[in-house]
Amino acid sequence: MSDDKKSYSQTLNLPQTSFAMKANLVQREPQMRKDWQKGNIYGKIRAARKGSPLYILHDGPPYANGDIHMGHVINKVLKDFVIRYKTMSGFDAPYVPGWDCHGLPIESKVVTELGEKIRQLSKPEIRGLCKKYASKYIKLQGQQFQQLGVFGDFENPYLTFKPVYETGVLEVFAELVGKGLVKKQLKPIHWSVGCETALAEAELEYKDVDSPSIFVNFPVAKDSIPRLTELGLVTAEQAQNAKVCFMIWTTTPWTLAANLAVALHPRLEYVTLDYQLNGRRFVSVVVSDRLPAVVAAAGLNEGQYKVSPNKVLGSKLEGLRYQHPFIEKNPTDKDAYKVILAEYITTEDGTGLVHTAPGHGAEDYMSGQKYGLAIYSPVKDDGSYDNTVPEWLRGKKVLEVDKEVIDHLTKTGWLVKQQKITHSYPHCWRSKTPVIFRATEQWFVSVDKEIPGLGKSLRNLSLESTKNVRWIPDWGQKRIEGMLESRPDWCISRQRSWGLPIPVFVNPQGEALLTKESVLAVSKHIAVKGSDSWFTDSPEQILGADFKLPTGFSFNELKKEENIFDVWFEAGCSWYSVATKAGWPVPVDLYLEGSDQHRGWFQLSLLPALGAIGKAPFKAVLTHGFTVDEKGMKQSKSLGNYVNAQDEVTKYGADILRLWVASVNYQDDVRCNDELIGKTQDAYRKIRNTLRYLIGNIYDFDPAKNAVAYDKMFEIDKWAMQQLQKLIAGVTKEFDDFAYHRAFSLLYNFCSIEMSSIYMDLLKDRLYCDPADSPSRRSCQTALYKILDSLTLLFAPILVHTTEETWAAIQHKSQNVETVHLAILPKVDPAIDWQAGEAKWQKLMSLRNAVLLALEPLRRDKLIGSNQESSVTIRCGSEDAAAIEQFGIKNFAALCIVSEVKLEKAEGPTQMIAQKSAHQKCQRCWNYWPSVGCDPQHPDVCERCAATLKQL
RNA sequence: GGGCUCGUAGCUCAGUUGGUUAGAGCGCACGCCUGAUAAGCGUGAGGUCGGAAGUUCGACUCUUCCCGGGCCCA
Repeated sequence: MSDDKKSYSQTLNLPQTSFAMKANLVQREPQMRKDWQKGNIYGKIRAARKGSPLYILHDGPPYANGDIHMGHVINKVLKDFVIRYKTMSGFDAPYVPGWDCHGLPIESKVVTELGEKIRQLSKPEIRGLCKKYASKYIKLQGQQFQQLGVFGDFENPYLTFKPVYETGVLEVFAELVGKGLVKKQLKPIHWSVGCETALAEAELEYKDVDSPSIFVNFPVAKDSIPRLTELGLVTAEQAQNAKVCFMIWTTTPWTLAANLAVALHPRLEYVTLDYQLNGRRFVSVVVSDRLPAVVAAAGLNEGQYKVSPNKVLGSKLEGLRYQHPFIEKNPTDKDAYKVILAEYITTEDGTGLVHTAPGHGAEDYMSGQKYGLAIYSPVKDDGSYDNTVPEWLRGKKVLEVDKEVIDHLTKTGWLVKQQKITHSYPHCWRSKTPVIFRATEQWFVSVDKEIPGLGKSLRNLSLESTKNVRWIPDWGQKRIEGMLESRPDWCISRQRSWGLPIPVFVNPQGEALLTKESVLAVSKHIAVKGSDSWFTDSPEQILGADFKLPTGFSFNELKKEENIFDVWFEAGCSWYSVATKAGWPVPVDLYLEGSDQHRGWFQLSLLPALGAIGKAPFKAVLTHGFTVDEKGMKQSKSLGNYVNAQDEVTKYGADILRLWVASVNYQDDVRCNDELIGKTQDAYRKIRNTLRYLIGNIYDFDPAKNAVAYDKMFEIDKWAMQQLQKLIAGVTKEFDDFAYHRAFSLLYNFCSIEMSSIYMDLLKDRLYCDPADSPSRRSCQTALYKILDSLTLLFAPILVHTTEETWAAIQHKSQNVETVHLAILPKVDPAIDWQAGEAKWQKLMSLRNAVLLALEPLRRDKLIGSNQESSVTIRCGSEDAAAIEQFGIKNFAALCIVSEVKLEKAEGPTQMIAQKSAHQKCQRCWNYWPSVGCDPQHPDVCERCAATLKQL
């Protein structure tokens, strides 16, 4: 008998497919990518979309250094979503990946690896090694990006060291030069005395050293004392009988020679301290909070000093003047020696009055800029004073004069106290000597200079332009505007080897040759010979013998400067070097990077573009957050919460990572660890099994021959079609909004709820048991086919490998294309009004839920196992009854997968009365139907099955 | 320290202009099925919406402060 039962399964239309349940992504994906490469699928996509409207996502170049990390994964996968969605929406959306190849990290790495050998190498030789290093990582990262399933022109990426790119940068630069936006100015930088070279932050090593720590009185200028009296800090008696001073504190006595100002905090309170020192009476201004420390430093005991009763905000003292303790007039700044205000002053140490030398400190420099002070730096390359300082300091090494300065101050009586302090001080990584901060000449792009003919500065233009850009999320606008409002002039010069040279020539008088024409002439030369030629060729060769030199310049006296561009300037010209040169319209449609790029690439692309063409380079800017660990904390290798991207790809496969990227809201920081990524596999399996069911159940369905018209479909099949339209509409909208996690939710919920839990479950009876070619089976197969087709296409931008596999498994494809990635996304069928029936369906589905709930007690009591074993009586009012009757009571039973539903009209709340069916079980379809046994030829099956069996 | 920003169940996400007992899927627990089977179905337990004040008849939604993250500066 059990054999008989089993034998019926041979009479069913069970699913048939070779589409495996187990994905085996790690094995399968690489083969698929090889096939794509062999078939030149990316090239075919480009060819197929040629002539269609362009959509340009311009790639921001990652740095060509190291393996890719999870941040790259998010970035590149999101870009790929955009490109693929636009491509499948019919746009011509090329993707040209790029790399940022120049710059310090690579040069440092190469220099470190070389060690002492570097002394024997020329600049072009070092640059050659840097290029080799960068090229290695371009190749590696390119492979890793493609391993994520990213499509793009990886054969022809844009590289910032390619001559064609470099000439683009120079052409943009020429425009800025032509508009007078490029200027030379002093700026303090870290300077290695040992190596006589500029150092970047990354080249500094901090070591603890002992430094002198001195408190010094700066006498207040006579004219300024009345103001202090007026403020109640100094009495008339004190003004008469004591030396009124500003007391400063410093750990670098040698920089006092370059002092130009004393900085106070605008919102801290200042007092005066009246005391005797070496027989002289002083009244010194200090910050109130540091009074105890100052009193202690001066060695004063209780009763030996007096404090002013009044306290005064620093802001009240702005502009007061003092005398330098050992310089009468500053040689470069006649307006020096005054009180300025600065926010960075703290009460951690010192006196709350900060000695300010704009030529010798970063903060000092900024204050200097703000107050129009000179950038005075009387120190030569070898670390010795120049001739502008007092005679007793001239020619001396600044790092060796602390004692002399202190002695001098002691002698003149301005020194309050000398101590030793141990603190961390920067040293040169190569010579291991302490570095100094020293102003040198640098090239700048002016942000506030009016552009001729426009009456506006780059800052004005940039702030206007942000309003016409779409920022995603919208607060990106506020963020970048805040940065643009406060940014200083852009220092574009670096004293390194690995980069694009700033094409400046100088004559023996030190005058610079930098004109639009000269830059363009250099650009032409570099286009042919590459930027190495700057170091090897003569000015005449570079400019061309026919170049018309301005008066005062001659080829045989011309020297080349050896500054290179800030790498941000190079990357900031990519809209021109890449987009414009490719013939794409600028502004391009989209820039898409991490939110750190508001300060970086977005801002530094905006400025050159506005300067050169007066337009922003982008129409829209989308940013994503950073990857953090499962607790939301920053990832770092040392903390052990670092997720290795390559490990994840090789462990789970690219489609899992892509699905994970699609599932999270990238606008916030993205939590990420192996476990969280691993959980995505659950969703993947659900999706894959949904596709597998769909494929397996249309094995004998040819839409051209077997499709049923929508009007003729079963109601529940229409429901499925309506749900599909809703899905298409929703997913399309979310894709349009770059809201991939919402699209993912819609798709995933569609698979789990509408499909798996409702439709695919209830369909089994019809699909398996009805005659293969029956209208009922063809009706639902029509829906299944359409759903499979649409799901495959909608998932294609995300699950690039899996959908290709699905597409291959579909016998009769809806579109005649070689790969799913050449197909067009489905659109909502205007003939299907998916909104009209929503209320009706909501009612039916909630009744279904009530039925399912009512079955649970029976199941718990072991009266039934499957739903089919039950019969449900629905006692309800006319409204519910009408809904069910209109749908068809048998259809409703099928919707709940119960064998029988009966209606009893009654007032009051709807009741579900479930019981075990009184009928026999059909051995073929497992329904408990009254008709079981009605056919003598097939006594153990129902009427439908008996009829079906006879057709076989 | 400053600018921008985030904080809803174990996880990933929804929560329209402030309005009835805060939702979904997954996970988990329990049960069912064994003709999608290393699948499928059902039921259930999980949240003082980061915290505290305030505005309001009413706040996850508005205001202020605090706590904890992130990015960029200093």
